[in-house]
Amino acid sequence: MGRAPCCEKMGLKKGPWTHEEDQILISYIHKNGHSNWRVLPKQAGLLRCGKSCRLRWTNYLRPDIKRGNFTKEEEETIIKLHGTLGNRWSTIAARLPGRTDNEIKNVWHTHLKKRLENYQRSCKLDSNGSSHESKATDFSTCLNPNPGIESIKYEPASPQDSSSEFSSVTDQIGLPNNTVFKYNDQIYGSETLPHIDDSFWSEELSAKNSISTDDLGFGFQLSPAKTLINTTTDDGMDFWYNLLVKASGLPELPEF
DNA sequence: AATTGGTTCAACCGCAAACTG
DNA sequence: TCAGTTTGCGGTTGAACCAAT
Repeated sequence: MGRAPCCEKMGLKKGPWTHEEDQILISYIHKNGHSNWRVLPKQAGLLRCGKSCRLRWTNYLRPDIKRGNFTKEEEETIIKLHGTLGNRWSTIAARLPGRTDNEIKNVWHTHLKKRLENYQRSCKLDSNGSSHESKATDFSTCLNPNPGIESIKYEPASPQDSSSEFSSVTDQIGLPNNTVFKYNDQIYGSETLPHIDDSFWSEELSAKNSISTDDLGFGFQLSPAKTLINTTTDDGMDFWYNLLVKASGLPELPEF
């Protein structure tokens, strides 16, 4: 079976939504919900395809959408998450209540990306006056107050890779097989990790209050340090990032 | 006032994953 | 298990807007 004909070929409308169309869609969804986007426009009396209705609702009309400019905190969160997750906009959006993936994608491409590029450029000039390539080859290196750790990269685990789903936090921290970071000029992956022993958990965590379950944000139990971390989930990756920031001095984000 | 070039962001497109019978 | 259908996602586009000339 081939691709369904596009909206125009079916005589459906495209382009910007009118206020009347918005009202029809809102009132229909309030009464009936949106269990099936394909039949929704027909039942609601809209000359739009289901896909267009879904997009309009999720990106603009949903009652829980936050309007207005992004706060500094939101921008920092985006930068931080983008550093670990890459272009996984919907995942990033899930951490920013009221913001949509589309909105975050736009703000990244129109504001944040350029700021980072400018910052990186200025770092290169600062760190090496020569015209040759400097040591600061990526943003995280540029920012890093601790030159030990240069970067952390996360690539989603393959669906088949179920063996790495959980890692034990006992005397060593596990990472997904395809996560790497550089520490003191050495590349670490899931096999070779900086050793973080129990003293970190008991002293660093509780005494210095440098990290807490609140910081981690999703209710992992850290004491005793026997909790399992699901490193294939986004929450798990959040855990990793927060943990490594606290434990090893990953880069803080710059002031803009 | 008209033109031009850059920016923003809502909306679309196409692909892939998830779902269903 | 599989084919068809629906949904979700990320990349891209283009109209609207704005500032500079």
